[in-house]
Amino acid sequence: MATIYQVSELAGVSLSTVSRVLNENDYVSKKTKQKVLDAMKQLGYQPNSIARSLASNCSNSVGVLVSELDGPFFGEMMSAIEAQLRAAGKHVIITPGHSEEDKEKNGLEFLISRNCDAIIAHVEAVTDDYLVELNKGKTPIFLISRYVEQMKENCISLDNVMGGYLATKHLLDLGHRDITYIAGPLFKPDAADRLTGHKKALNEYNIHFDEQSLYVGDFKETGGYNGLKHFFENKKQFTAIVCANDEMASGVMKCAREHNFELPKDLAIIGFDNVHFTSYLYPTLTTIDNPVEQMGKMAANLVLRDIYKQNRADIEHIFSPNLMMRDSTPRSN
Amino acid sequence: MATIYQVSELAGVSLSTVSRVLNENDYVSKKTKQKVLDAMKQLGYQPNSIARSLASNCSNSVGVLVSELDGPFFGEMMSAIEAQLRAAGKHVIITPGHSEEDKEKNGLEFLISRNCDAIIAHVEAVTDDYLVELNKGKTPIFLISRYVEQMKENCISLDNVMGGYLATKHLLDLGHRDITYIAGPLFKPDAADRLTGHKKALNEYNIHFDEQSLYVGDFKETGGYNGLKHFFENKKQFTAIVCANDEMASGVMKCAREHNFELPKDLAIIGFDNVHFTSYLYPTLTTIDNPVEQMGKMAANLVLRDIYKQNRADIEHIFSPNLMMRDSTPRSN
DNA sequence: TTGTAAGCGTTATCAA
DNA sequence: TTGATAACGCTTACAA
Repeated sequence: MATIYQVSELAGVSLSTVSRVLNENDYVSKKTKQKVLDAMKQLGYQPNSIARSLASNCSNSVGVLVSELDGPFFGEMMSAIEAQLRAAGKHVIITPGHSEEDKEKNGLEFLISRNCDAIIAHVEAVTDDYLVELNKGKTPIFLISRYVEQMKENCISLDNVMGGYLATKHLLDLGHRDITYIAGPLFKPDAADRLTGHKKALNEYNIHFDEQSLYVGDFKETGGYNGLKHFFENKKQFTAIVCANDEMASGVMKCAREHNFELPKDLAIIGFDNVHFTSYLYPTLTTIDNPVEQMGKMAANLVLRDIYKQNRADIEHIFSPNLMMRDSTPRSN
Repeated sequence: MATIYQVSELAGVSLSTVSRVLNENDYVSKKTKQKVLDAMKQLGYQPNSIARSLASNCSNSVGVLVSELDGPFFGEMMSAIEAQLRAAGKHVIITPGHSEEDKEKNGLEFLISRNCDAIIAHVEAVTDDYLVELNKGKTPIFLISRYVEQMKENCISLDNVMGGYLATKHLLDLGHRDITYIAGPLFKPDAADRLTGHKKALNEYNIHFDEQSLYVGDFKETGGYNGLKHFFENKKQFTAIVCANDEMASGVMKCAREHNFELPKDLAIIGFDNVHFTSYLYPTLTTIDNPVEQMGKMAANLVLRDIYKQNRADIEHIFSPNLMMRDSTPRSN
């Protein structure tokens, strides 16, 4: 690999001059610049970003921590963040946190030690205090899909309470009164908030929230599958079910079908997130649209503005979910 | 951020000694080691991996290039690679190639300039020659789900021809004779090979391959949706359809349903890849199992063996696909 | 077992 | 507009 030094020799200029053309510094004559460019081309020179990063203390890369590398939700999130950042010439270093405190801390530390200029994190297990503290360090932390009061300027979040509310209200408006709920792991803020919204809607309709109607799942298909099975085993009577995310809703569909339910007729099902595949399920899934892509883009813009000093109009910190009405939620009969 | 220098001062030892304990070099007395460890703790020292990487020319990180950051197939691939590598204390830098030549090259160059010790790439648009050439450079390239003869020792691939063959043969065995095919973009080796397998199966049954029965999709849901629509518009008669991946199969399902098909009765559908969601579709999708997770793990092991000199038993270079029989492919009537 | 000092490939500060 | 030269934080011969 050619270095800046060899380029400078071939071009007959000094190291600094080569560095200048590399950094598009204007104080280089056209002639010299061309000489350097030619030398670079001839040697197939590729700047070593590690060295640049060490010397400049700026890596042009932002760390991204997501819970999982697979799964439709995080896929859309990563993809949106990456696209926006790449368009601005920044790179992304992605690492998974697996929703476990140790692993999240680990991932965050990795990104910091990698000299990321900033971090966009979707963390679920780590405490607010830890984040506030970490954010005081050399690497600014931005949170996506999480709200922490003391660093709210660095947060892009979704009104999950509202989302949970909308989902349940939709079912109530359709005439359903016996509604079960499959939550995500309640230590996760998203999951807890959505459940709060659910209760709020019930409350508005003067319906008592019954612990028997709650099952805590894992945000995966199996969580939904097992949840519905659980309700069946407990001989719960209900006409509608709210799932705290779409994967669980699709697990519910599978289980319902295995119990010879005809869908959507025999059970109204609503999901949450509106991930891509929901419109390909049968019946198409009614769900709450979670604008992850917009949020990812916004988080990237926030970093671009605050860290890279680019002009970005109108940062929006809190997003609102919307009801996506499809076929899985029939009126109660 | 504390540096190794400050640690050395506080511990009253030299830089090299600190470096030694950092690298778990044995030539350090227990006592000194403890002093250093204490100092590190007190200062909250975090090694700067950029600097380490520059000095040692080893980053303990491997670059991963996948076509997309979202989508179930790549999710599973990334996740498997990352998990295996992380278990060995290595980190992963992921970047997308978007199946475009420029972007793939770009991503590859980024990973190289980032001092990755090796690269695991799922590339589709770049030529074999380019890869062979690139692999001669400082960063070894390993290919996943692609076979290049001149660097076959660095390839982990799937027998896609066999996969395509199995899919179509399954339908033929069920009595279907009018079979359409929705391919992926044919410049992608995977897509081309699967189609070859399809033709081979037809040939074995003395069925003429008809260009009218082929639609080239995009490996996304819309590709399947549009493909089926295309066949309908051309008044094609057929009882079964092969899709070159699962996303397209789910698009086909959606389109069929919109045309009032009753599934699986009115149309046999088979997919390819066996991504996670296929067993949550309705009807559950018969498909060809693509062992991406195993392949990802194997690619990681290959890197661990060749680059990090770890003992890894039995590297398997070529994987075989398997038929996953489910409910979407009824017998022809 | 420990320390000294020369890199690693850049950027950045001066001075020219 | 250009060039020396000292960082950046660490590893790694080589010496002690």
